[in-house]
Amino acid sequence: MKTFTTGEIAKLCDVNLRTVIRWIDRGALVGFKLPGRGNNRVREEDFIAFLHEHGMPVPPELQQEISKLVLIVDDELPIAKSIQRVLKRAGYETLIATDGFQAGSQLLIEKPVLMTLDLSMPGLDGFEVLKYVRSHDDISNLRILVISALDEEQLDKALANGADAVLQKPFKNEQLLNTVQKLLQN
Amino acid sequence: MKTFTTGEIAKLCDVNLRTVIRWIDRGALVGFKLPGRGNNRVREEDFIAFLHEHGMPVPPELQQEISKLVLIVDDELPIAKSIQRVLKRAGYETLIATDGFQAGSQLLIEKPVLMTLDLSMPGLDGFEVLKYVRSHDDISNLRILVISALDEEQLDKALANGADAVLQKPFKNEQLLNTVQKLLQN
DNA sequence: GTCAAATATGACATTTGTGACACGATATCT
DNA sequence: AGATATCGTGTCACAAATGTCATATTTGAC
Repeated sequence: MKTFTTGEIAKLCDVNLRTVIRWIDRGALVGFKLPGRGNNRVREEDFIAFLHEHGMPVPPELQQEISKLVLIVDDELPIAKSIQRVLKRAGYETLIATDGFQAGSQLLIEKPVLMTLDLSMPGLDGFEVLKYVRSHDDISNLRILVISALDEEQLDKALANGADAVLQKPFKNEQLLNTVQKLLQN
Repeated sequence: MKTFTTGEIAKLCDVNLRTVIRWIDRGALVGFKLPGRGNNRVREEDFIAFLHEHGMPVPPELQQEISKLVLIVDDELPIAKSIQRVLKRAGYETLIATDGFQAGSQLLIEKPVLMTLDLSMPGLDGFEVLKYVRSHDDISNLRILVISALDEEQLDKALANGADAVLQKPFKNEQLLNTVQKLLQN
């Protein structure tokens, strides 16, 4: 759990240390005290919340770095690997999940920015995954690229259920890369 | 009885090791010394009491699970519901996952204390789930009760792979409840 | 046993909390 | 408008707490 001292916050906010202490005493900034003389510590999340609440600029070193991690969900490992190759070559970090359990857990642990999702996996209803992701706030900003050999009707249904893009198998590497890049350029 | 070294506490409090030793010397934090050179150890309860006493945040990994949440993983909804009925009647909170994705995500979001796991689910290798849970520190204290209609050999393999208990189908409600209670009584 | 990693210790450097006071901005009153 | 209070912030000095570093010793893993 990362914490900040008053001095660090003072520097980050370009303000006097004395002032930071007053913020904490006044309750504007949430912190806690060490046992000794009562030196203050502020948890990172509380500090960031404070910055946002007051419309203050967030120092770049505190912005959580935007990962380029892509989670590839496909039960056919060869296909997953081929997707991985294309994306890796383009500079993306990648991760493969070959079953639903892996997909679900990796999604929450690794927090990828994009997931490629095979619609027809054994024991896993892709539409349920879409619904699930879209209804959970903490991951709902995940981009989802549905990849499937199913007909257009199913792909349209995927789009209607929250997929950000679809790609029909078979596809060219170039198509894949283009789609991914388009999805990630906000 | 779990104890902490000064280094561990230093990390948990985001403070210097030297400072932790001073807290102990000063008596602010209750600890005891090993015979050798007097290396310090702090009992978990003393540490938590210390944190509370000084209004310091308690790291999430130390908050004792007060929840009695049980995650029921089974693709056959009727079976899952029947398990749910038994456990609910006994006062447990319950949650059902009918596919691997749900299981994986619920596991990390809801942090149940116990999971009942059907070994033979389509598209999900139960042994992989066991391995996965046991190799991830943040959830490795999860109790896993494997429920399956497979033969004893498979059940033994499950135990060897990290299951805390197994139950062969069909089973009586009483057996289920006994096993769950035994797993959760410490 | 052997060896790497963690820990205690002292001396010293740095940071922090506190009180008192000054300064500027804003609001309030006459 | 002008005078005056009020509030937030900056400055300074000092004492106390915390951090740093090097080194010897202990733990713990293999």
